Amino acid sequence: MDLRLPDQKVLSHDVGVTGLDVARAIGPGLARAAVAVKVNDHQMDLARPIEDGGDFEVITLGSPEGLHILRHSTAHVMAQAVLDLFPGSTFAIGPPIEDGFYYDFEVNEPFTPEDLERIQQRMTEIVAEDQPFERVAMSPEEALDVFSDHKFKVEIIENVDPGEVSGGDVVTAYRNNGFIDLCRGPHLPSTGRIPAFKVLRSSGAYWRGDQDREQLQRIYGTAWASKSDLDDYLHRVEEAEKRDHRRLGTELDLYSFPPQLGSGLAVWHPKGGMLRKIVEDHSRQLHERFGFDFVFSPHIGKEDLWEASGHLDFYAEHMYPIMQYEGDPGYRVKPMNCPFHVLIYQSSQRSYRELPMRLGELGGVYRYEQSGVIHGILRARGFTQDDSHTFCAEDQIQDELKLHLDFVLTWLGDFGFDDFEAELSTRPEKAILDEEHRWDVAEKALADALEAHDVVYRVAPGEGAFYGPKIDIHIKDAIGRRWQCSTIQLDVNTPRRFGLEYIDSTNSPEVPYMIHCAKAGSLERFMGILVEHYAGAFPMWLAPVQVSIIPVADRHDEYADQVKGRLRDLGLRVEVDLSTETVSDKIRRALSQKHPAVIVVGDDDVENTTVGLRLYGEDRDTRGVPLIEASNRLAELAQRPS
RNA sequence: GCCGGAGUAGCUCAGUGGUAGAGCAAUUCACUCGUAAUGAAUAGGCCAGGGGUUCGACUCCCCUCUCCGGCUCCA
Repeated sequence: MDLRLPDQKVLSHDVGVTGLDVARAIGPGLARAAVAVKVNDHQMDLARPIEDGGDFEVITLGSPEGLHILRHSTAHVMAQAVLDLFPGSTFAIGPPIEDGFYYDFEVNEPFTPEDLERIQQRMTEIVAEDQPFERVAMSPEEALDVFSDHKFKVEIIENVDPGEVSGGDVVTAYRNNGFIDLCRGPHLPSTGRIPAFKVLRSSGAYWRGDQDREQLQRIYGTAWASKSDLDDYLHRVEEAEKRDHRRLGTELDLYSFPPQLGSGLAVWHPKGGMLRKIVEDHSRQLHERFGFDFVFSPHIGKEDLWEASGHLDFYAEHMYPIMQYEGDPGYRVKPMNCPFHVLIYQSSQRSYRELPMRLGELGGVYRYEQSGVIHGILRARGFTQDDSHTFCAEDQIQDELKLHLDFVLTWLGDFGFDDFEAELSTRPEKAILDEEHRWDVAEKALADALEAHDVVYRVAPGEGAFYGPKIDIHIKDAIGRRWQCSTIQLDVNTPRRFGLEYIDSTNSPEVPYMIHCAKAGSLERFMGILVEHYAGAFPMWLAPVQVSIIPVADRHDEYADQVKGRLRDLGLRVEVDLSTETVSDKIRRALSQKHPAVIVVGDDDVENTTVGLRLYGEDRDTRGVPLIEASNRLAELAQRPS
């Protein structure tokens, strides 16, 4: 039997394909199975038969699909190790995920760090034993018998959809040595084909993701096609952790979280404050350009307002408690700005001629987030939304949504975010049913806007807000966690709820549509991700300090001050390092603060009115640059993107 | 909120029951220096907070707070 690769090159036993591999690959009902073929002496690949013929498709172990198989197999080995080491424990599910896999277990005691080392050790032994993975097909009844001691497996089998299983109502499992686990496969031919893996960490996780059900112990691990790939991955993670916005916030002196303030509450230091001012200025400038009006609203509002808005019904536990004097209606700190903007709309009778009415505000809001979810400034209890609410007529929705999406894309582009994920979330089950027509209009309009801007998006069915469908944009942080930032929500409910109306061209009242839009989302979250995105080395227009000037000796201080004056006149943010350290040391400090430009001035420069100029990322300076040329060049580099 | 881990100087971290340590940062002095750490000295601590065990607790136990990693949640 030969194995033929897609390029028709014939592989046979004499290049390392074993009889077992071939049998496993072509056995009846094994179309999904992978087999290993040795393509050359150095590379072990996977192949699987193309169903209707004798040809084989090669899956490189390092390819996405190969890694998926590898990690799935490693997850089985992990479960095997845990069941070996912790008798009486049982296991739930263990899928591959991005960069690794996890497996959930129910055990008597949560895993300790020492337990994880033992598990790693036991897995290493199982890999060394090179146990073959054997595919087993059985009926659901047989499966219930085989897995009778494992309640989560029983639950899975009982809920299995026969149509999902190849070959009809058959449950498949994979067995190696005495260990057997439900699995659709495919798997590696044997445990010995796992080149490199590592047990990473454990944590709690709810069975089926439901916090009312059992809390299991999840162990995360990773597996790679080679030891060096594993090392590279671990190195990447280590490097990414250095970009953590909490760490850089301290190192660059941007913000802090004083314990005296309370969890989830930050203070912004002068450098962070400058960054924030720049971001806010840019926000205001773009709002103005896109035709938004600025409004302002207070941080608190009467209890009644939050009852009218529906927030107290649905989200009271996320709102700070009532503040109340005796005989007083009581006030709440705002968790969002919408009701205030609605009140502005309501402040007078509106005509269709006033629409669309776009109201924007950088509104500080406070939400009592659960203690376990707070994460630096990415998930805080006090934050600022670059919020806006647009009121418009039905026939204006299309144009308005396109404008809002254009705004969002411009905003993201200006900050260098081109790697984001867009989602269109459609009506949830709890959607108000008598608004059927408005939901239809709204969902189509959002999709049309995305398509008009050629934005690739994913539909998230049922993920919309209770008041309307939405577009969300997620951006990844340094270690790949996704955070929701921009959002455009088409509200089909609130205007009716508040009795909003306008007089249309036929002199009859009509209910407007309302578009909620946040371009950054939370400014704090956005800036946190911005810090991670640039690893603190901001482009010049964003850098709190754009230029640091280093006099070689203190006799150059006066000239340094002249240079500073000239740069400041051009609008640049400049610092002179007057410390008595060596030039090298001052350079090091400027670079570790990631200042975009460093200017060194010494005797030659004083004499010739020049500077030494070094931009962040360059190894050396350019000496003797005429001051005028250097300052003009820096001013140009500091230009805003749009 | 749940599961686990952690909290020692501004920062990064040593310190396993017997007088609280280092490096960096800070301050002072000397050095006046041309591209990633000049030298010396000084100062800096309710060892997160509270309770307990003990002759004695940073260390062991309990509670609370905060942070970290996940889970759940995010109008």
